[in-house]
Amino acid sequence: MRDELKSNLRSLCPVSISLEIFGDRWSLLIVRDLMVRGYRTFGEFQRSGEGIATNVLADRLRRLEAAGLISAEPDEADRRRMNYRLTPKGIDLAPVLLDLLIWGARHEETAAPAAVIDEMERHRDEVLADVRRRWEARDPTPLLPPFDGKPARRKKKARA
Amino acid sequence: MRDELKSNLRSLCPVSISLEIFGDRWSLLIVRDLMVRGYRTFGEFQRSGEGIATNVLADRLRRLEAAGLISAEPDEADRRRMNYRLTPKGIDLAPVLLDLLIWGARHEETAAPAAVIDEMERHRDEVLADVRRRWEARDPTPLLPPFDGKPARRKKKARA
DNA sequence: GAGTGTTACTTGCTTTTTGCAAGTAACAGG
DNA sequence: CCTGTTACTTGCAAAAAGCAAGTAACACTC
Repeated sequence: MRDELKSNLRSLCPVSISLEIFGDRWSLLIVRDLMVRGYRTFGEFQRSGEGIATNVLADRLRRLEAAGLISAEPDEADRRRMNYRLTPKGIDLAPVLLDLLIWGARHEETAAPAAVIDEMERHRDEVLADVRRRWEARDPTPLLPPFDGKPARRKKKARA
Repeated sequence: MRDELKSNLRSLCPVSISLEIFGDRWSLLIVRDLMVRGYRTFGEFQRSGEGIATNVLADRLRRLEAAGLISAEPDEADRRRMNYRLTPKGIDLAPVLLDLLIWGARHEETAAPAAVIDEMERHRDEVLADVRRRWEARDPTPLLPPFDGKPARRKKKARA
């Protein structure tokens, strides 16, 4: 972490510091896309279902790179395209993501089938090892089908 | 989760839904205080080191309660005081918190001694079982010493 | 039981962050 | 060259966060 950030630290508690880096609604979704969906480009993140604004996406990519969680390099074949990738520090977030996935699936109504979650919970270590293997191999095949099924269209407020 | 929130969901991905509930800089710090420090009151959260503003704290407590992660009831002995407590849904966040702790301690400069973290990582299941046992027993003894040591005093920007 | 201190908030205001719509520079493909 | 893509930026409005002060309800002391 750079000095600029360091000087603004709230405390030295690891949880607090972690949250200062990716404690927002979007950062971990980008990490999720990189980790389990095999996404790598700006456009893919943008179209990944939750509807992040392009300026916020650009900002998050900058921050994640500054914090050393992702790396960015221009595509060899197509020079317009940037390829983002998790760093070792970034892939180490796999346990956090997995726990988040399990918690959400257990306690909220989601599109994740209970059977799949049970399976992942039972074989936690294998799942994590698999995630890491895929990352090392640069395997872009999605690990999980996107649990999307975006609901109709959210509105600010239901009209009277 | 209540209908109001439900209607604003970005997607049905469990990770996304989890982040909508506690994906911000403060919510999980409150959970941490409840889970490992044995804090229960507004004042304790407020003084817990990171300097949350009172209006934001009040808001987060409301949201966490609305989401079913914590419960609130007035203290028997002192009727001014509210006692907050994790619900079963809230204590189920223990794995997330633990992974966050481990990640932060591994990858950032924190006040957590490496030896303690190694120990926790090695005995992950025991630590989680212990957390749950303490929660069930309503044991308010801190599980960990606050990894605080708040750095001097953060400034907006270093002056010229 | 009057006075003082606590506790858990709220209120009002400023600053920062987010969200949204549009625009643009660099490149690719035909 | 012309058109479409990709990865952004810009400008502005709305929402959220931060800050300082205030307050209602209770507790504690004398």
